[in-house]
Amino acid sequence: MEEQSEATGNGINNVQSLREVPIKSSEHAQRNSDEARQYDVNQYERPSVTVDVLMMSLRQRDLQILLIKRRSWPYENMWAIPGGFVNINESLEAAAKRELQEETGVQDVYLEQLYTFGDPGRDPRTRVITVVYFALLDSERLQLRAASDATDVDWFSVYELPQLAFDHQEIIEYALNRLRNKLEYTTIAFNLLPEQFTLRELQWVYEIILHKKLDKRNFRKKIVSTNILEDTGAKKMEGTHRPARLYRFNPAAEHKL
Amino acid sequence: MEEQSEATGNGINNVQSLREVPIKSSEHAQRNSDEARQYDVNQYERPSVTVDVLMMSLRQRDLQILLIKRRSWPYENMWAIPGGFVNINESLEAAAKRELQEETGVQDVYLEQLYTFGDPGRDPRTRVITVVYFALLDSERLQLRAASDATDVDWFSVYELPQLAFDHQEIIEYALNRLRNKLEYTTIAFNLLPEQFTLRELQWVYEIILHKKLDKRNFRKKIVSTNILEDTGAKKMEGTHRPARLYRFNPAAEHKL
DNA sequence: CTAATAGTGTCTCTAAGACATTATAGC
DNA sequence: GCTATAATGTCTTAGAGACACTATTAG
Repeated sequence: MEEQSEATGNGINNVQSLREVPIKSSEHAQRNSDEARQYDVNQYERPSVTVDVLMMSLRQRDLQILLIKRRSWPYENMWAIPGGFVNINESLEAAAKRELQEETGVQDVYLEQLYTFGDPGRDPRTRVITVVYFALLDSERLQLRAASDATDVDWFSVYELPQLAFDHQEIIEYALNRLRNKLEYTTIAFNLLPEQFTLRELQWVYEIILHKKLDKRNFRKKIVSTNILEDTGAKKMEGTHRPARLYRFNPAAEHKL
Repeated sequence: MEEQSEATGNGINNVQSLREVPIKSSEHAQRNSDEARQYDVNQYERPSVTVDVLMMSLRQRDLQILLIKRRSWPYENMWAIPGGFVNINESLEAAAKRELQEETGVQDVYLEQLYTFGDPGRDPRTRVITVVYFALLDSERLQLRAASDATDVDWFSVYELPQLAFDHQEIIEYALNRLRNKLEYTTIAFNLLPEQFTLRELQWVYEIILHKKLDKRNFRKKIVSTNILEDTGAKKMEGTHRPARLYRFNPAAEHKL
């Protein structure tokens, strides 16, 4: 919808690499259209392409994202969305999965392409076009490797972000919008919960992301009416009160909210 | 160990470092992780980046798109979505507008980034990542330069497409989905109509894109209730029947459907 | 006066939202 | 029996969809 500018940034390449860009003769033939002729690839510099991955999870009853601290110019000491170059034989999604694996060690999580940010000048070093993905991680699996001792990688509440490098603030806002919209008409929320969960926990997901309180009875009525939940029969006992039923998401009932 | 290299080294930083890798010796020393070595930008080929623009318009009471005929390998003689390389100092949106201008001569039309397609192998010549935009053109303005004598540029119904090059079939399906969805909750449809139009014409836009008949009374009731239309006072007389009121879109009333 | 399309209102059904009480556990 | 949270139903209102007749023009 709206055009945003680019983002990611992480660093990128240097001038040197630009000069070194190899030219494949096969590309010679490349033309995507008549116009392509005008832009013979051999005489053009190529932008760098990176994939950034916004990893989101519910932690401490808050919507948090993983950021890394930059250690050098530009935006030294500011926080940034993790990302890296796309390998020449790697799909964009594969690059995103690689990032995810490197940062969190998790696999098989929800991953969606968000938007491509490519304004010239978003990175002062060189032209970088970034394809941004976002991932939804359930906090339970994440716990496993929660304790990173790295001081330059950390989780932040989307509601209390530090100063961000490049146009990463804008990217996060864009992602939050996407997430909020999809929450309303898809079953995306379940990706933030472990396999079994209570209705209260599900409601928290919605409340935290939409950033507003929801009515308990209306919420449950709506969710139950869709038949996307399966009662596991188990209950979650915690605290000094009535235990809550544990449910499981039933993807078979691919019902749209 | 592993933990450390993943969380710290690889992850982020090194990703970052990748981007920065080259040149600053200080950084070099700082991050010398395995990954950094692997992704030293200097030894990596860069993908080509193109912007393709799917130009859509209502013509002959049909939803049509502009395609160009390829004249050489690969996909010789097949039809493709127009596109071209992104100039090194040009934003993605600017590149899309340039394409649009080159192909149709129109400016100031609705333009939206659709998705980025980048699977290796989608183009047999080299790695090409394409950022796809779609544009909505109102047929009236388009008439002006409707008569292109180029035999390799033509409009096609999205419902009767020729054989398409690359993954362009998939791209068109993706765009059609996006358009259909947005039709329901935005005022995007007005971009396909000239400044003044009748309610029947507006209904055609919906019917053609959604590919189904709508109820006349319900449709009008809904549109009118949003207050996004302004009666121009003028009427459109054509044929031997009661003339229809001409309306104009009132963007001030940014009402969501 | 005929042909062709514009324009209009009611009823039903479903979904969203407001709202308060009882149930069950630990201690 | 006290505290804390789980679980549950009704009413009102708004919007979606089904549905048929009158109005206005050219010829």
